[in-house]
Amino acid sequence: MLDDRKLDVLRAIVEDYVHTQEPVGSKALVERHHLEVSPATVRNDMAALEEEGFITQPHTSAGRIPTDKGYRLFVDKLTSIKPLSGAEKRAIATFLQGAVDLDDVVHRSVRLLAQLTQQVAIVQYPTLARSTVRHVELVTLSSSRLLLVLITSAGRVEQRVVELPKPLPDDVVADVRARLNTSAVGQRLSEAAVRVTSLPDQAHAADKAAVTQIVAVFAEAVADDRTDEKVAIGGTANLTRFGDDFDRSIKPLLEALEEHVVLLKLLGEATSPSLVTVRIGHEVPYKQLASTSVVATGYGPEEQPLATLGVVGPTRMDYPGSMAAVHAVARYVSQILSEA
Amino acid sequence: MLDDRKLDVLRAIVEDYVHTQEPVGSKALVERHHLEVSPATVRNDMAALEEEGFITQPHTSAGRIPTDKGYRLFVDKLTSIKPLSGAEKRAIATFLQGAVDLDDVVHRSVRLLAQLTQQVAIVQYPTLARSTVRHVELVTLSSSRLLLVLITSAGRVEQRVVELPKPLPDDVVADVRARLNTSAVGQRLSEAAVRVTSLPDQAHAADKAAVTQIVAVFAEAVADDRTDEKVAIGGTANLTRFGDDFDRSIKPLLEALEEHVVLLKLLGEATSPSLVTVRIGHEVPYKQLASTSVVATGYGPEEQPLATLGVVGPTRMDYPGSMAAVHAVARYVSQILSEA
DNA sequence: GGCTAGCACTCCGGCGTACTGAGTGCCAAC
DNA sequence: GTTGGCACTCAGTACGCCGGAGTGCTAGCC
Repeated sequence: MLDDRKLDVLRAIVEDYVHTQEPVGSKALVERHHLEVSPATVRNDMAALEEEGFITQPHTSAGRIPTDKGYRLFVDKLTSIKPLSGAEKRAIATFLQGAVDLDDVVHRSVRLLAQLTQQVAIVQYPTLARSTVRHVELVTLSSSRLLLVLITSAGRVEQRVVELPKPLPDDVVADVRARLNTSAVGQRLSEAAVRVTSLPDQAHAADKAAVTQIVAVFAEAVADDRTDEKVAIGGTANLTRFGDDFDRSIKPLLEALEEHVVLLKLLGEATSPSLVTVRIGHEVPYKQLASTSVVATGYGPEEQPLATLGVVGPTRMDYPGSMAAVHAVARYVSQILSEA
Repeated sequence: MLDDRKLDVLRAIVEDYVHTQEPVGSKALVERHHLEVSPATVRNDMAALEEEGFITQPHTSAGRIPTDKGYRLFVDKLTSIKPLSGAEKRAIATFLQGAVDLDDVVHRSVRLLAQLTQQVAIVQYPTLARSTVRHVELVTLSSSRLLLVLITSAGRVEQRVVELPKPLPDDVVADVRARLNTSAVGQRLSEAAVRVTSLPDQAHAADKAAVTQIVAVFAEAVADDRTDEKVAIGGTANLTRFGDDFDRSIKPLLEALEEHVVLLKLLGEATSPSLVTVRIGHEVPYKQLASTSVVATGYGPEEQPLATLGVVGPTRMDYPGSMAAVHAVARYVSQILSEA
């Protein structure tokens, strides 16, 4: 049904269309790719491919363009992640090397990804749920207010103000700090939240209310869903390259970029960094984004990825290139975070 | 030369044009605004206004649109910051109330501003240069690596990894931490950097190199220019409302939004929160943004603003409304930060 | 049976022409 | 200084007319 040549034709159509952004005809096809057959033959193959729903024509007497189904086949069967050049790899490494803290890593990654793919890049901050506690700090702001600072293994810093029911002497604060760290450091955040619940009981009766309050704020900071919605975006200027069709492709995407929740849904569950997920057109969970594709993967430890990063662009995108870039950046980011 | 009626005409033209986004003609003008004269008279006035360079016609036999100079006169003389409604004020207050930390305050502000003005909003993070040190923390990562955490008065948290030349015992770390805080807390960051330089001399000879390293990292964190370039952006989706003329108005702005340095230059020096700065078209320091205006102001203490926030949009924007929103948000943010 | 050559057909897109209507500038009158 | 009248200008739109790219189909060829 779909012999090798037909698949070759499909591959050629996808590649040409991605390159020129214009419907591709049978004649141009045999010229650009050295298919050893005549245009007429290609036309027959095209008819078959169209019959199967892999390509379509915008109007009679125009060339063909791939459908979502066509891209899907292309991505699954007709191409592989093309390895980056040595120069590109080095560029990634040096670009990410100088990062000074987590924020810096994330921002550099998003910039890098946008630049490599010439598309819109999204990087989710490491989720708290999968991080462990590195350190907890209590800073006295005033006699009845403390600042609770939580530093996670991935380098994220969360801070919350604690309003104390009554002032706590400095040595008690120091004691609570020590106990907090003993119970929480090295633990998963969710686990840590459970462990610290016993702290109020260990405190002197007079301080119990205050310690309870501290523990409550700690638990709240850890559980706060909003903090898991943190993402960085870059390369929005690349939207301009999407060219025509402002209302259908650019506008909805620009709106989606404002809604971080939507973005996280686009990126999807964090997969293992070695697996790159591709969602094409209608496979994306928002109908306004039906002409948009997402290439994403997880980063962090192989078995336990911390979060997701990826790019979004028009369905007509360079999948092999994007997949390679996403894959490579995820690998380097994982490495850097594991060192830190 | 420019009598009151001519100014009225100019004001009417600006208001109509901002509203309809279309060149406004003499007839429509007398109808919409109840000018008590005939279209012919208005035409004469228009001719005079055009002579003076306040308005122009896109082509012969079209209505008039304001020039940058026209908007300038409008902003300076023909309008005042229109007070927000009570409902709007309350909305701002409640919207910003729930903020949990500085990041949250900034992100909420930028969203709020974008929503109020229906434009692109920019909020600069409090500059380090004008903040004071609230707390310095040293966290042991491994025997030869420390994490230095700096918390400023405005609630910003900066962290840096310190690679020690040789391991430091815990009690020495605690001692250095205490000394760091004693010297630095409450000081301007620049002043603090100077003060801590004497710390290595106070240390035991054996630890001197390590302490020197810590102090160096501290100084670097404080002086790092990049950290002053931090901004949050919101409402990019509102760009779609700029309508036509994608290449001239949207594209360059989208590119500018990628470059935080450019944005900071757009926002300009932080002014007192009670002064709202307006830059119109060519007054903006980038020629690609010649059809863009910026409305900005400082926030933080009146005499010593911490940073800048504002909106950017097409020269054809609702200046009174934008100015009011920027002003109000700056006031509330200042208030919230002073409480924290 | 698959491939190719030829050919008639379709239809987008660019181009020139004509028309419409909003808006102007100017002049003469009030 | 203001107004009514009028001729003029010109963007925008609609219409018709090609040219060209691309197709589908059929008949012939290997």
